[in-house]
Amino acid sequence: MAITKRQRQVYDFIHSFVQRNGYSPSFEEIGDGLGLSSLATVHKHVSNLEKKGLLRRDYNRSRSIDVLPMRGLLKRQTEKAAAEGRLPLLGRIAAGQPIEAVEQPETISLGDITRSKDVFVLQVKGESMRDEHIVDGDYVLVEKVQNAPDGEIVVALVDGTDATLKRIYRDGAKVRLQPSNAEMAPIIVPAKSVQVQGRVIGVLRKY
Amino acid sequence: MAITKRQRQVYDFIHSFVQRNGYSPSFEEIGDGLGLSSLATVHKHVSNLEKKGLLRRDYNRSRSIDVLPMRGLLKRQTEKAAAEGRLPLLGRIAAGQPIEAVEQPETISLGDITRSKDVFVLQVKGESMRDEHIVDGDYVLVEKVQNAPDGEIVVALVDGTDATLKRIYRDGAKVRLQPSNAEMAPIIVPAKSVQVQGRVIGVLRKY
DNA sequence: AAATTTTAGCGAATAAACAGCGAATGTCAA
DNA sequence: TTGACATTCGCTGTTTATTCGCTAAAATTT
Repeated sequence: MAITKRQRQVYDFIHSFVQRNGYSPSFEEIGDGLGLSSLATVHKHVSNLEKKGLLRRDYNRSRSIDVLPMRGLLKRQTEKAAAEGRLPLLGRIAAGQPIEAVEQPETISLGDITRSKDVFVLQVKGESMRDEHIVDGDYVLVEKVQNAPDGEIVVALVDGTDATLKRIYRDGAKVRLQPSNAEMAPIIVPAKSVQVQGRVIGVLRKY
Repeated sequence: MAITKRQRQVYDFIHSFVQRNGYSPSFEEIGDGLGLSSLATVHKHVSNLEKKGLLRRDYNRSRSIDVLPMRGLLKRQTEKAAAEGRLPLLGRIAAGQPIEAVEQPETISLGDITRSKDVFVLQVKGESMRDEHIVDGDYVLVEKVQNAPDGEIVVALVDGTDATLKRIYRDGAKVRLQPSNAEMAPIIVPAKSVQVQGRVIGVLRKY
């Protein structure tokens, strides 16, 4: 009763679709998401997953898929951790120890970064923070604040229109927005035309 | 007992109407809110939602809809967000829009990266992946796998003792572990003394 | 190694459920 | 008794699911 690679992909897609949208995908949407052109294929996958007890749905009813949790199919570590977005932190790499050896794993989650702060996420476009190792496609976690100390990486709105990610430095009535990219020039504008939207407190990258 | 797209919209509309006004909408108001000109349509939607246990109302009574919480079903992303470490994804930076403006934010969480995979986290020590923008102190999310395709970033155990983070390339009986740092030399060892612990699927950084 | 089963995939035809309309009819409370 | 609402009927599209027949690859069994 194991699950195949492809079946897992289907399961994952449906799961994340429901997360995002709050309703289940149509077979066509599943097909699109997985690069399948035939609904028959999707149908078969869904049926198989149903047979394995990972999904439930009503016959002939659109968007009626319920995603059931993977009982037993997952390894222990992720089971309870994944339920709340926590991941086991197994130690430092290059520490010269086999990974398994770590005793009592700590865990880590986004909550550790956000705490009780008011946080939102933006996806980064462009290379203006390259030297900070924040690159195109990364997600930055931003704490909503109106002011930030000199030198912080902030999301700044210039003239109410352009949101940019820069280090901020104040200099009298002027503000310097400094890209962390040696090839790019700083933006220097009057303090009153800059509005700080938040400060960067974390970075998340998916491969 | 899943819900369709349109039903979700109806449910959401009623929910937010009650939030705003403190009393439930008439069928006509629901219709207006959703661009429906026929009350019959509204009636059908409300009946269906009632059947699914998401609403309750008294027969033939005006404005008598009660919105029931979605037990077991999906809450709206934004509500659910806070509860479990999901963060609102407000868009791409440098997109030229004030941040507040976004209507229906998507959300993001570690779960989006991990899905149903078996994942652990390691903290990175050293600068061997600097050119990949993975630096000292970063946390890497690692999917536990035994093999990874050429060119992937993996956690590799050499001779059962040293865990390192490198790109992997196979070359016959040899394996080349390539640091992403121009100043560092690759490690070339016999394939049998290398054990892949996992592949990197994400990066997390705290400031 | 060969045979078999399971998985994965395609396109097309068919059928069911979903979503919608307008109009006539009924009910409730003030 | 009069507004304001709710109910129900018949009818029309659109969306979505089901199924059939067919390949091909991968995994399992003999």
